[in-house]
Amino acid sequence: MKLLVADDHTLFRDGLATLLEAAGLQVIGQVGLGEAAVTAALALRPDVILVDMSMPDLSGLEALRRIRAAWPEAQVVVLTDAEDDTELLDVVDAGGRGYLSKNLNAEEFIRMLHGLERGEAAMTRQTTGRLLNALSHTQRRTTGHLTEREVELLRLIVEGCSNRHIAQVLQVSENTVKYHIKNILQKLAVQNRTEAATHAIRVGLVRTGATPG
Amino acid sequence: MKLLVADDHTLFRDGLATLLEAAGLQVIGQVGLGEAAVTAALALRPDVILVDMSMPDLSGLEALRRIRAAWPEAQVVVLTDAEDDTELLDVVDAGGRGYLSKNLNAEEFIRMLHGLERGEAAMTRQTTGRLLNALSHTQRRTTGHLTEREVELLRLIVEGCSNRHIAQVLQVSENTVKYHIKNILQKLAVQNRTEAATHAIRVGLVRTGATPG
DNA sequence: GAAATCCCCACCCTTTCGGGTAGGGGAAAA
DNA sequence: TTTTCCCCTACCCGAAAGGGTGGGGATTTC
Repeated sequence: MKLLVADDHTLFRDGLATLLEAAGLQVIGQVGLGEAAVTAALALRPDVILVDMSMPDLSGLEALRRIRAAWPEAQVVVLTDAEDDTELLDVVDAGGRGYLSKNLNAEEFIRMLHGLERGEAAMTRQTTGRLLNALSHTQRRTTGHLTEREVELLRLIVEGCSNRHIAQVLQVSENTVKYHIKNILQKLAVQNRTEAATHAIRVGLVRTGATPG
Repeated sequence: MKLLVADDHTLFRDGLATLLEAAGLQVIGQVGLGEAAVTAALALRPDVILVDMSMPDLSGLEALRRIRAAWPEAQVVVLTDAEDDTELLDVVDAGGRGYLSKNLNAEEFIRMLHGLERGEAAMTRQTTGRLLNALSHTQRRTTGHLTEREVELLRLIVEGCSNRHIAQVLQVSENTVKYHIKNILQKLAVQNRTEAATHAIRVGLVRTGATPG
């Protein structure tokens, strides 16, 4: 099993590599930056890529996304200092094969990695539990599940329209507007319309519009 | 003095050209579209470029912008059917040297154009008055005038933070947050925080952050 | 010293949002 | 034919936002 290790802390990286080699796993590359991780992953095509969540240039999450964008079969496991449900969801959404705390003990860690060969997720049962939880009631942030009508509303929200104005534009009651917005906020798992708007722009749910003046 | 005339109405254009020639001004080019105006301006390098505000493909304003982007010293005068304060501000922001109504009488018009050679603005005193007015209380929409603190607030607004949360983060009272936001909305000439947020992203006032999944 | 500018805070008020509950109606899928 | 999903609506409520006035304090500039 050939591994690539990406972590900005040299000491941790070396230690991890030594540990992996001792366990009979082959570390074919080590990098300290996110960009380098992407490059190395695509060049070396390791069986498993271990990326640290926090790297100076690119988050592990972003590295994961870029690697999978160019190589969808890549098996990427994200390592994190402190587990975070939002991060976890992001990693899962991005197609990560695992999300492991750095506090994990060595044997369990190695066992997780071997499990990957059998299609298992590199994730503790505790983490999985939290994932299920998060999945169940912050149902899918990404995009998708918005209906056409909701996207239509979202565009107007991005424009900074008030509920009343939206109601006029769409020729419905203000109550209906509120109804839709409630659903939008829930689906996008955001707190308010402003967050919905910026989220929509960030993920490209709406085009940023031509207001370059 | 060499002039370029850009207007989509042939009759008006011809009439204007005749009038200018009769006054001893040299019309070295006539075009009927905004794109053509830009091209001709850059090719012919006239002393003054007269552009109609409303043209089918490109507004006179947009033509002005493109011409000055490629040739910053260009002297562009915008002709308009009905004067509009917002338009006026836009023209001034874009570096226009004048903003004239088509209702102006010929002598005054010619006098304005000659004034350009002495560095005068091609604008009636009435229009100038309205400009001062507009400048004073819709102070600069573009971006700039936000203070550091305000930009800091704006970033948090973009993140979707509530006033209370912003107050906590910045260690100030919620009243202070409102105070700043009020100023931000005024300076950006937007109606609410959501519009401020999307505007900020559009004009690059804040980085969109790394959540491009 | 006076004038600007910026940051901070308070009180008050109205409007807007967000969210909950509780429906009706239509269209498509099971 | 139920069920499901989407869209629409109403009413109510508390919280948040927006905006106005008024003021204090600090710094810089003229």
